Amino acid sequence: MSSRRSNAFCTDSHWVGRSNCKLCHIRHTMLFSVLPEEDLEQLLLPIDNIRFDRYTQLYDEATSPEHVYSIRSGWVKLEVRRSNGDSRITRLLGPGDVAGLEVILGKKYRHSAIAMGNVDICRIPCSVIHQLNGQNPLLFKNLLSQWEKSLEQADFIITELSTGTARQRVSKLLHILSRINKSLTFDSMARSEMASLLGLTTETVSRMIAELKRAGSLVEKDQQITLISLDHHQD
Amino acid sequence: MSSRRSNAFCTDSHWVGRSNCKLCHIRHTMLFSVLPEEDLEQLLLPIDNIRFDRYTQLYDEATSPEHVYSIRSGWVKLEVRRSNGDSRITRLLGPGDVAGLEVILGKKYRHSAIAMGNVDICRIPCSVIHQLNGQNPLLFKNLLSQWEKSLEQADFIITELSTGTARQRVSKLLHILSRINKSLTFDSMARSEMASLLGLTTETVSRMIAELKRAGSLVEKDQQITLISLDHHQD
DNA sequence: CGTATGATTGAGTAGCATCAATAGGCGTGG
DNA sequence: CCACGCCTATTGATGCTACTCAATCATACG
Repeated sequence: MSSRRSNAFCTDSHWVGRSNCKLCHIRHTMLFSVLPEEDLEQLLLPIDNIRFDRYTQLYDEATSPEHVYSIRSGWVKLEVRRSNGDSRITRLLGPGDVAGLEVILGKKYRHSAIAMGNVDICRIPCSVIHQLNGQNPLLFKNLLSQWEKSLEQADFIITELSTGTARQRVSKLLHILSRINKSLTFDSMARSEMASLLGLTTETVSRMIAELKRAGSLVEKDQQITLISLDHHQD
Repeated sequence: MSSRRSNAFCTDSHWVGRSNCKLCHIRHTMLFSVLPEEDLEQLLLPIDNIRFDRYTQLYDEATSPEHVYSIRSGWVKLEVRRSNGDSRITRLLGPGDVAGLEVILGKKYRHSAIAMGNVDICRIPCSVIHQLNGQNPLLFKNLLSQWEKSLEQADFIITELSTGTARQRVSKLLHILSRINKSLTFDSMARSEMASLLGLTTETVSRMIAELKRAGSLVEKDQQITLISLDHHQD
């Protein structure tokens, strides 16, 4: 469960360009969706568009706390290193979510943020948030919603993914991944990542999934999982 | 782990009066600490001061979502009922904390909020928050801080209180209770409440604490726990 | 084709849940 | 004041669950 990087993948980040929010085709779902264009034009500092490859770190606790990261596509995990060395995932962030909110309040990053696949983000300087703060109350409501969304997810991880038998937790996670992806077929997470999210070991997760496969409840092919008949009354 | 009430205690709530924020002796620590007095004077709706006895419910998921609860003294637990019938505590809120933030965003309550001891709160109508919203940017920062505080605690519950052996979790919880109360001696929670917070059974928690008592690491007397030498390398 | 990484499977064990019985604390009513 | 009932905490016995350690398999990549 350590955070060692796979060297079987590129682990790099690329500056794509300065973001042009006006032209962003998913602007209506993003943090700045509520802002009028003229506000976007007079920003003091640039919003950069950056691509991160799988397993690249966006930031960790030691990174200078200057930016929030608005995710355009892909998934990012937030994890916390525990005293005994291994880490636990406390959040999965996807398109429209914002990572690193705590720095807006002048705090340090509380997690390591790591790209789970290829990720496309807009990196927004905190000062931009502060600049726009007073001007636009809707942005604030948007920020509050981001926080609340995170809190909902954290509560869910506590009540559903960290409670009950291994079988229940794994089933629940698979259902959620399916719902998030709006499809019965979705990219699989690494077993170790599931384990870190569920508070189980890699082996236990593997056993549970193998069990579901044998029971005909799911199929896995090309790193993709398809749910077949995971009943909602999984014991 | 059901929510049945003890009948050995009064379980009632008492309206104390309309809150007078100007005279509140702990105003500087509360949600409205940043507001000038003139703002407080022209509120459209009353802020009520209410006292809840132990095990009284402030609200639950079915309660009409109209108020947030700013805690003046005492402790409130937020818990979620799980499908199998028992519940899990996802948050402990104390003086200065605000329960029910989600209703500000127009959502329903996501928890049952229950007084853990006698609790003194100010019940603030959401519309008051909305009314003051645009006027005072500092209030917003205060609200963001409340959300972030909750999120920090949720992350902590995931990484420290829901992970590791029963012994580790119980030790960690006792340390936190000590730190929260700024004293090695503090009011004990019921074993079942600790269990619900830690994702363990009442019996296991009892065994762990009994073990600590026998090891001379803590003393319990009159519902109060005193930590003696709970080393930080408790495994 | 060899190597590295992740997934699977097995065997053995520790830890926690479960079921059950007992003890202690507190309030109530005789 | 004491006895009783209720509730919580404790302790024991037992079995299952998930962890640990270890070996093997599968897959991707050079």
